[in-house]
Amino acid sequence: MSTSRPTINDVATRAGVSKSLVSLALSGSTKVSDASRQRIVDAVAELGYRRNAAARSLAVRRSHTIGVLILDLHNPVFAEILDGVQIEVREHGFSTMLISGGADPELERAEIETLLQFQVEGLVLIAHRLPASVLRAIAADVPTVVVTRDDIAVPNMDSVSNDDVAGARLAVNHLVELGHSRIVHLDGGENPVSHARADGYRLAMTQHGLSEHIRVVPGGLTDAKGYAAACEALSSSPTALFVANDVAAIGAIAAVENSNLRVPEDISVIGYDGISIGGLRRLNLTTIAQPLADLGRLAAQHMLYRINNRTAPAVRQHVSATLVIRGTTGRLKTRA
Amino acid sequence: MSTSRPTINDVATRAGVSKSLVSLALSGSTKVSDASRQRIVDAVAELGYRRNAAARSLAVRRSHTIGVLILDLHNPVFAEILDGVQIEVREHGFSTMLISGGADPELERAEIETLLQFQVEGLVLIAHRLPASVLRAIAADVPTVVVTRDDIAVPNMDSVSNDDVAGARLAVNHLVELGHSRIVHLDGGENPVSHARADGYRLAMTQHGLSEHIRVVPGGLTDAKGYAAACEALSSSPTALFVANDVAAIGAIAAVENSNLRVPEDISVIGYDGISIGGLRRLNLTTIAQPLADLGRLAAQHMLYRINNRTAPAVRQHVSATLVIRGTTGRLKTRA
DNA sequence: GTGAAAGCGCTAACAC
DNA sequence: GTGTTAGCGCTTTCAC
Repeated sequence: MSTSRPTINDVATRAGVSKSLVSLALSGSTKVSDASRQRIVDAVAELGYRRNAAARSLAVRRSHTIGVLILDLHNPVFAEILDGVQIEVREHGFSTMLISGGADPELERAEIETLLQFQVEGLVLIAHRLPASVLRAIAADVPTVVVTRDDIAVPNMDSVSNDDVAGARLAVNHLVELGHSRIVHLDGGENPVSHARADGYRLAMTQHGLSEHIRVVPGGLTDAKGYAAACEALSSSPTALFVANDVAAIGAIAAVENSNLRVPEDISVIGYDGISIGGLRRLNLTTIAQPLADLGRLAAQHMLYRINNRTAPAVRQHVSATLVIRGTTGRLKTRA
Repeated sequence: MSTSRPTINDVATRAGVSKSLVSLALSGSTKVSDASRQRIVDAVAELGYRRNAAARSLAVRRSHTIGVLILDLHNPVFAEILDGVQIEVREHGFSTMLISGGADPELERAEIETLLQFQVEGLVLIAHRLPASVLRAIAADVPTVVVTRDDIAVPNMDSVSNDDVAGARLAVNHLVELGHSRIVHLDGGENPVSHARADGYRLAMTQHGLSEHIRVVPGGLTDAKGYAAACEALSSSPTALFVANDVAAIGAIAAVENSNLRVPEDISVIGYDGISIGGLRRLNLTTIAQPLADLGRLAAQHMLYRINNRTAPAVRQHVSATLVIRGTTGRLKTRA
C-alpha cells in the first residue's frame, strides 16, 4: 500500500483472502461466503478501493462504454438527442464517452480515433461531417449509428433521422393554409439536412401551385446566418418565412423586427427542430418538431443491438416530425 | 491474427521486429532505424492497428485524460465554458471524458465514480450539486477544480468563478443610472450562485438608498421559472427586472410581453451570464456577461498545473463580469 | 468457497 | 538499434 491507489491485491491482503475472491465478490458472485464477502466489503471501504476500469476492460476485453460524437454542443438540438442516448445506454449498463466536434472537421476524425483507442464498443454520431469513406472505415470496425442524417449508406451502419422533406412540406402546408403564398425559404447552407428541407419546400410549393413564388435564400444554421438571410429575403416582401432550423429562425425574427415589421402580424415565421430547452420554448416559435430524445433513444437501441449482432443489416429508421403551432405564424392579413 | 483487433504483437510479427521496437516507433522514439520504422508503419497501416488505450494507460499508469462534469448540457453557459476547457486541455495532449449531470444529483456522484474508475487524471466540475463532504473526498484523490462556484473551500481544490455579488451590483447600478428604483430581483432558487446574485442585488439597492424597494421573487434558472417569477413580480408594478440568469430572463421577457407591457419601454429587463450561442445573441438581452470560455480555460490550466503539483495550495480565482448593454433595458419613462 | 496461475495489450528497464 | 523480461491491475479457468 504505497502512496498510489489501492489495488485489488491490497484489498485481498487486507481482507486475508486471494485476489480472485475479491474479484468474484466485486462482481457479485454468489459463491463467496458471507464472512469473506463482509471482510472484503470492509477492506474496500477502509482502503477507499476503486476498480481500475482500464485493467478491467483489458482483462475482460470489453469496455462497456460507447462513444458519442456530438457535432455542436451549442445547438440545443443535439443536447436533447444526447439525453435520449444517455438514458437508454445507462439502462443497459453502459457508460458514454462524449466528445464534441467543434469548428474543425479534421478534429472530428482525431476525436473519434481517441474514442476508438479507448475501445468503445460502439459509436453514436449525433450529426457529423465525415466523408463516406471515413464513415465506411469506422463502421467496419465498430458498431456505428448516425442520428439526424441518412444520406450516406454504409453497410452495417444504422441511422435514425426524421424525414426532412416531409417535415418541410408540413411547414409549407401550414403556411398555405393560413393563406400565405409569398413564402420564402431561408436555407441552412451546404449540408444534407438543409438540402432535404429545401427540397421539401420546393416540392410543397409546387404542389400548391406556387412554383412561381419559390425563393430560396442561402442561409445557415446559426442565428447570425438566419438574421442575415432574413434581411436579404425581406427585399422581396414575403409574407412568410420558412427557416431551416429554429436557431436560425430566432435570428430571422430579430431581423424582421428590426425592420419594423411584426411577427406574425406582418410576417409569419416557422422554424424546424423543436428545440425546447435553454429558455427557447418561451420564444413561442411555431416549428416542425422532431422527437429529439426519441431520436437519441432509438439510436442507442440500434447500437446496443448491433453490439451483439455485428453483421445485422443496416437499418435506416425514420421518425416523423410534427407541426407545432405557436405564436410566430398567423393568418395572412390583407395589407391596408 | 484472429477475428479480433490486431495487437502490437501482430504488428511486430508482420514487421519482423520485436514488440518493444514497435512500441518505441509508435511513441516516436529516435532510436529506431529508418528501415524498421518504415516496416512498422506499413504493418500498422496494413493491419489497421490502433493502440489500446486501456492497456497503455495500465502500463504507463497515466490516462492522459481528464474528466469533465457538466451540470446541465442544455444551458448554453456550460457549453461555452466547456469550449474553453477543451481547447486548453487538448493543447497539452490530454483527452476529455465528458459526463452530464442530468436531473438527479445522485447520478452525478455515480458518473463521477465512473470517471474515476477510468483513471482520469483530473476533474473539472462545471457547476455541480455535490455536498462538501463528497467534494472533499474527491479532491483528496484526484486534482479537482470547480467552475462557477467557490462557496465550498476544500484543501487542494481550485475554483474559478466570477464575483456574482459584484456582477449583481453592476446590474443594479445600470438600472439605477437609467432612473429606475422599483427594481425587482427574480432569483435563481436555492443554490450558491443565485444566493450571491441576490445578495449583490440587496447590497446595491441598499447603497443606492433604495432599501425600501428591495423585493426578491423566488424564481429559478430556467425559462419557465423566469416566466412564472415575472408574472408574480408584475403584481407590484416594477419598472425593472434583474433576473438571476439569461435563460430565466428570456422567460421573464415573455411574461412581460404577455401582459401587454413592452420591453424596455414599460419594463427593463437585465439578465446574467452573457450567453451568446444557440441563437441567443439576437435576443438583444442586456446582461452581465461572464467571460465564459476564459473561465473554462483558466480552470483547465489550474488542473493541468495541479496534476504535476498535487499538494499546491488551493487557488480560488475570480474573474470579473462586465455589463453588456443591449436592447432590453432603457431609461425610465414617466408614465402617462 | 477459495487460491494459483495465466494472460489481456502495452511500456520500460535492461541487456546485448 | 533491437530483443528479453517483467510487470501494470484485473478476470478467469481450473484445481482443490
